[in-house]
Amino acid sequence: MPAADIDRMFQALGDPTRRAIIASLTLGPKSVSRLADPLGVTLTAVAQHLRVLQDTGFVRTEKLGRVRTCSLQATGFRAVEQWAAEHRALWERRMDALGDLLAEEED
Amino acid sequence: MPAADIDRMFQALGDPTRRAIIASLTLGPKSVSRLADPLGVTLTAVAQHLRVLQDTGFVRTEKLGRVRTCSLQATGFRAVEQWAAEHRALWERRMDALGDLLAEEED
DNA sequence: GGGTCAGTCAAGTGAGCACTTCAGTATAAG
DNA sequence: CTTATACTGAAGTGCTCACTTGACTGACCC
Repeated sequence: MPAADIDRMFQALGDPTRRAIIASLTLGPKSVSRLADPLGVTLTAVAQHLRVLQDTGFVRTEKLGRVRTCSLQATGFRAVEQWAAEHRALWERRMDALGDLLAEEED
Repeated sequence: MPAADIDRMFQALGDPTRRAIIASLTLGPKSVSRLADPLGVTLTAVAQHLRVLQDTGFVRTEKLGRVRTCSLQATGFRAVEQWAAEHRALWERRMDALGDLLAEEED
């Protein structure tokens, strides 16, 4: 996973409206209009956010007739989870190493 | 964990320079100057980033004499990991439900 | 066909933010 | 005491980005 991609993922999650879209989609797939309705923003704005969320692997969309249906995608969440887990692991390893060091000093 | 806090966390991680600071700190604690050196930005810029990373629970800093030493903190990473895991779980539950639904239709 | 509905495209605007410079403070070194 | 170091604070700048408006396309309904 290239660093630039992870950048874009976190940047995508940094926006409140986009996080609201994700939250809304956890309740089930929705059309663009039904996403925009409770958000208090334009249809266009939601469409722009959806593009970002789609490019970063959080959302999948499919157009049938004139309505585009949006749903969540696991890819993005897995990547974020993995990134955080890796960094937490690094941190814990460092903490362990520090513990060992202190233990040695006590000898 | 309030939604506004998570917003700020993801926003914090969205910036390439801040992610570089985190990456640098995984190798061990560093002073502000030693962080700024390879990043190609001003000491002031790094200090500003550190403030953000500290407020969002990714970094811990301590000033001794005239040098401020920075190190990683697990809090932020745990929060991110948890958020992603929760959303992935929600997604998987929905997929399971969908599977059940399809299975029922086959009857 | 006409009319609405769901979404798209292009262009513009405003606010936030990353970053800088410069001046200042406090600690360490000679 | 003088000088260098490590940072801090205030203020300014430029650019990105969220959001809007308005014109448009294509699908469904009567």
